Amino acid sequence: MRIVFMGTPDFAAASLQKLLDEGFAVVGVFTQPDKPKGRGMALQPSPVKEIALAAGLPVFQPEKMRDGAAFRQIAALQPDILVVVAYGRILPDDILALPRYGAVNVHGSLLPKYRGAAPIQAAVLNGDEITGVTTMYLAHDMDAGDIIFSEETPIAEFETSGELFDRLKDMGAALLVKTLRAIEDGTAPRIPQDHSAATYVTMLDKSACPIDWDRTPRQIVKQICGLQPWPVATMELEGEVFRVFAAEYTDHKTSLTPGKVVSAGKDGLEIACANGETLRITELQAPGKKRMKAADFLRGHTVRVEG
RNA sequence: CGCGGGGUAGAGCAGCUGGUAGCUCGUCGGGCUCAUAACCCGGAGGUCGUUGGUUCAAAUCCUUCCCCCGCAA
Repeated sequence: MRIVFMGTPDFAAASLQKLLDEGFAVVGVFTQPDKPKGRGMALQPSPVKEIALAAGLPVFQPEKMRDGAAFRQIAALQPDILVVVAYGRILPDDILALPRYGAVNVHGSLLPKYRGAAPIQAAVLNGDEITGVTTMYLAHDMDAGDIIFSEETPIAEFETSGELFDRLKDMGAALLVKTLRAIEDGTAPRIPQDHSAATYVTMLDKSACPIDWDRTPRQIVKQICGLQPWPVATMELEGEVFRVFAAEYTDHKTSLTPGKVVSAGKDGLEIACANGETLRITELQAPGKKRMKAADFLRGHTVRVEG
């Protein structure tokens, strides 16, 4: 089975690597054009491109998918199937219809829940206890195709999006292998989604970062975990914006207004939340500094306690 | 050369309008106490990221390079 792989970030790279490890015939790789990133704004190849190059595979990075050139490139590779994982481009219907088996996709949620760009973060941010990965056929509408397989996994109370990402990318890669084998065998199911149950999530941005202390400790913990490794929850302290990386629950009650500092010490920074409950910040990052334990930060700074 | 912040005792910071370094925590020793992560006294510990320069004198001013962090994605 000749496979053309399309993907861009780490999540996709894991699947590509897995296909190569399992001996699948990947005949071409499409990924987004290199973009300037990091300090110095140097051009950076995508994780998928790095793996493709290391494996000696032909790499294609078209700017547009609808001008006919991409179609011809794909057609020339004579794929039996397209494997698309977080490519970051919408594929036109003629490309989807090109290969004999069509196009399959790995998605980081239990579809039809969380269609869209940031399903893994959405599961954490919403405080879900279960999420998973789904493989499906690509259809015209985004993430709306027929489901092939899905697999569930629980989300730990303090698990970050980054940690969940790492687990799901491996689960997704394994499920992809299972999916491709089933398609080859002709045993792959094709289960239409319940479109009425679909929910959509958009890409994250920094507007989600500031912590609203008028929410419950658990909601805030989920925000802190869900926004890692990017864009990271923030709080204001002494007039500066701090990034918040970790927090723990307390059994304390306070009469202070949400957002006030209840205590500051070697256990961390205790902040008042909704309903008189408190949350203890245990790891943060000051502007220009690196991430550190709240207790370390407090050694060199005096934070005014209101309680 | 995309923009900006930072590299000072084990940790976190101050000092940076030049005169061989200070604070908090930790650590070691002693004391107080029924006791303590509390308190008191005392000690150890730093070539102030690196190179060259200015100066009578530099952590403090200029210069080279290295590393860290944020913006931008």
